[in-house]
Amino acid sequence: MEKPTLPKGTRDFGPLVMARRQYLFNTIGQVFHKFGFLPLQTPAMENLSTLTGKYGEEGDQLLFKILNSGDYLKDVDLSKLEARNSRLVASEIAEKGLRYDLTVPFARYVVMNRHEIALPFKRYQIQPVWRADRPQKGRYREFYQCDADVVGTDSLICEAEIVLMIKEVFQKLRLNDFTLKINHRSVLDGLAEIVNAGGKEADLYVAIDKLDKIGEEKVREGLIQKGFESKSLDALFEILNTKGSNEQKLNLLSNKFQQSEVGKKGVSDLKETLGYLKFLNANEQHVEVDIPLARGLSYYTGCIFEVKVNNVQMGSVSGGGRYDNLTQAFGSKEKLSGVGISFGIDRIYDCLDELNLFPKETATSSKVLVCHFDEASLQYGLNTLSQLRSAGIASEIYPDLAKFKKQVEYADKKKIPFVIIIGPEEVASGQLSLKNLESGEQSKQTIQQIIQALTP
RNA sequence: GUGAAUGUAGCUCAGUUGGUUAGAGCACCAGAUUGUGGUUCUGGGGGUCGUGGGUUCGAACCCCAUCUUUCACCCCA
Repeated sequence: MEKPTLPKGTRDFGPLVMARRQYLFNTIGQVFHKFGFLPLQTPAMENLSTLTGKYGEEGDQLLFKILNSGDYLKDVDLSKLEARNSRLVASEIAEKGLRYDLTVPFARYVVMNRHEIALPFKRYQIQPVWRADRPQKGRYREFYQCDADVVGTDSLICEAEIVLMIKEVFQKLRLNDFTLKINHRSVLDGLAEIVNAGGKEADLYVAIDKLDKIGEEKVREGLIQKGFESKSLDALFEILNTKGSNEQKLNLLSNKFQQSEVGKKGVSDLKETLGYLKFLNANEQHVEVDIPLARGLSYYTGCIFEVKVNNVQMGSVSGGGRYDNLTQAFGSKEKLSGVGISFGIDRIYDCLDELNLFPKETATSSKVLVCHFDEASLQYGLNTLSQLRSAGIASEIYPDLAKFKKQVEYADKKKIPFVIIIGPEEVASGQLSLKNLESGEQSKQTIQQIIQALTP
């Protein structure tokens, strides 16, 4: 008999972990709801045609594909099989795949249900996604995303509200040391004009995104290798290395972008977004304009966000941005702009765990265990149990006739704070023994008194 | 996809230059204690040393392959 194992990069979530994960899901879901977002769920699997081509070449390779049912090799072109090129064969034997993120299925949903959706449409979605990546710290093959997106409006109020939601979620989780980085694709495009990127924008963005991680020297090296001129890079790094307040950075950018229409647009969008924060009675605490911030997903076109928890060795815990043409990829004639945010709950979990920030209460189970000594008191206990539950008290009974010691040990292990002890004495008098396992206190009370004592 | 490390009891780990029957702590079970848990004491169960092959008189230890987990790169939450 082989020992069972889990597929690489997947995990079970036991009761303790689940209690904590629920706490995260609930916290995030409540914030989304408060900002007017309503829940949506979509299938774990999508047609492969829905998924491919949306995440760039790299993303396509990370898609989990699902083998067709039945004799899936039967009709495959023999020449393709003989070529032994799995890519050629893949499209013929797999027409479904596991979702890679929640944004693309959302866009698909919007296009399919356009007739009954009131714009702007705000939805949130908390579901697992799958990536055929190689697992490492903070990276799993199955993980949950908590997304909130709004489509059908260009208003930058949405961007400002995303900033507010991020701030509120982390505040509620008592994760106070974080940085919400914000940038704009048009700012990056402006930079590309300055260095004459001409077609190599993607290389440029990927390279400068790593600035704070590997330093200016390495980034320069990388860019020169990609064919950028060393001279043009000086102007670039002068901008990228700007320190100071958000206002100072944005002013410098407007200065540098006097010749760049697209650059100006990026700066004004960022200014407007930050301006809305004031009207919403919020401030720029934790918010940092981060000029090198690029983010990988190729579909972003406007503001982009990323959240980093400070003093923890962990990639970004949240990210998002505005996309202009996602629904166009599904044949929508109308141009629907959208903006969204995604919280990576598995990473947030790891951060909270590392920083010891989970509230203690997330561990509790039943409030009380009914213990007994013989057949008669067990039977009596069942009636007691039913009364406790009618009163809304989470309770359980030890289901076997067992030594009292064993029953209390069970309560102890499950961190059940109270036991009710029922023996012949209690059955006769109706005065049950209630014991507080934490303090050791014990007293005789009627069931009504106990219910009153245990009702919060 | 590229590169590296790791794997011994349920968990954390010892295990000498290759040499008798592979150990400890914690956890688990039982008893001390037949109506009182957490503490203590006593005893007990539990290992194909990741898997498969090879070298050797002899392998947990050396070699090869494979899988797992972890870390870095690429990319990403």
